Amino acid sequence: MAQENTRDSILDAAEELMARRGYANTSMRQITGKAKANLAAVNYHFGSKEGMVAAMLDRRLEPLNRKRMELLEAEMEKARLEGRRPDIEMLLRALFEPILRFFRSSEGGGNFIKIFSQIHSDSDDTIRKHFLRHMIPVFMAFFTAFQEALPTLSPDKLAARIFFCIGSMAHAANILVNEKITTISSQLKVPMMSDPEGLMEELIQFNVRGLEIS
Amino acid sequence: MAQENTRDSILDAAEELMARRGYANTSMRQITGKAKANLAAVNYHFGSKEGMVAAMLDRRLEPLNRKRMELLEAEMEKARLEGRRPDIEMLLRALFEPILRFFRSSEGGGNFIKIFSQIHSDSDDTIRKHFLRHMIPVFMAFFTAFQEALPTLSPDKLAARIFFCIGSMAHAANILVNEKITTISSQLKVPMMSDPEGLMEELIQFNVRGLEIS
DNA sequence: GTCTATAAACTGATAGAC
DNA sequence: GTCTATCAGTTTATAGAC
Repeated sequence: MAQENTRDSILDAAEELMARRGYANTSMRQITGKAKANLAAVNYHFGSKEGMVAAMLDRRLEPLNRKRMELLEAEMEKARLEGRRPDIEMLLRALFEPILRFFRSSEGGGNFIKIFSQIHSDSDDTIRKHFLRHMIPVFMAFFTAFQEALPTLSPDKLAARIFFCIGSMAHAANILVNEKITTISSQLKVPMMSDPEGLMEELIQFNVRGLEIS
Repeated sequence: MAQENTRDSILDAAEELMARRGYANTSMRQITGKAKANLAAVNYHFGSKEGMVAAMLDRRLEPLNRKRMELLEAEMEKARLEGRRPDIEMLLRALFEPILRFFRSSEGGGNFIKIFSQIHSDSDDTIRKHFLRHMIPVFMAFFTAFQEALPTLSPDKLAARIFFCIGSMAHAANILVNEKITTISSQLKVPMMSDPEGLMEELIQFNVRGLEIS
């Protein structure tokens, strides 16, 4: 986070504040205050608060989804060459494992994960609109791949199961990051898996079992 | 919704507006305007906006969680009498099926489901605080029951899997209700299961497969 | 219990100097 | 590209009449 330009400082501050308070509850004054930037800088760099949020999401979602599509296409190509169906576990890894990168990265990755885990079912049109623009083509590509992996499963049941997978992932990510940021889940007197890699493995195997069987 | 007192009109209006816009984005003026009540009525009846939200959640979560606990205790008692472990599928039914009641009820149940599906990972402390007060004892009771059903599974893995179940449920509920309220998920060119009962059955079987196996 | 009026503070956005 | 000052509108909450 050290030695940044104003633009990136603003996006980092927005990410951190919105991770905790949400979009509507975070004001431009709070953001520019934390970023040590001038209030007018947001409008200068991004045009509006909404433009700032769009830039904040683009910065994270573009590389995330590019990696997902790379891994998806690699498995589809491998399956084609080997004359087999795409493997469900490999498809789930392509969809979920690129998220781990944000847990490892020091600079603000955890803040984005918090936003990411909520945005899948956010009530705010402003923020969900930009998220869906990134996600719809990715979802469609994965849906097609899962159809090839499970050709006898009806499309509506398959779609439902993929939504179950996404929901389980989003909730797991939220729990994992809440553990770091707030003390909420510490109210639960239950042992938590706190290493992202172990939780990811458990998540993938859980969803492999849930998905298969027509 | 017809012939209500001011108090209930306000809660209904709050539920409908917050389902779409979230807590921070819904003002007391919008709520009292829709409820055809005076602005000051919120403070008179509930003390504050936060008090109103607490009342809104209590009204739905108390009967929901009471039904869940009833079903849970029925299965635990039945298992005890029959000298067997509690059945995973029955535990999931106890946790999830009472939610269906809100889809069937005409008056505003769908609005609550939208709020309910997001509150599990809401960024707003105000609303999540009141939700957790209802949920923590319920979660603990179900965690204990699942431990009896899966005694060889380590507690941290079990907790993770239960969170996966909850996440899949919350996301499925959100998708189902979004389908009704907005046109967002219609952007996905994918067939959707639109009957709550069929989706619930698919959800339960998905999570039974995911949970079992130590 | 319901109303009006208003307090006190906050919001996103912009004009214009430097 | 950064700054101050300000606009115009919003917010929750309350005092006090009826």
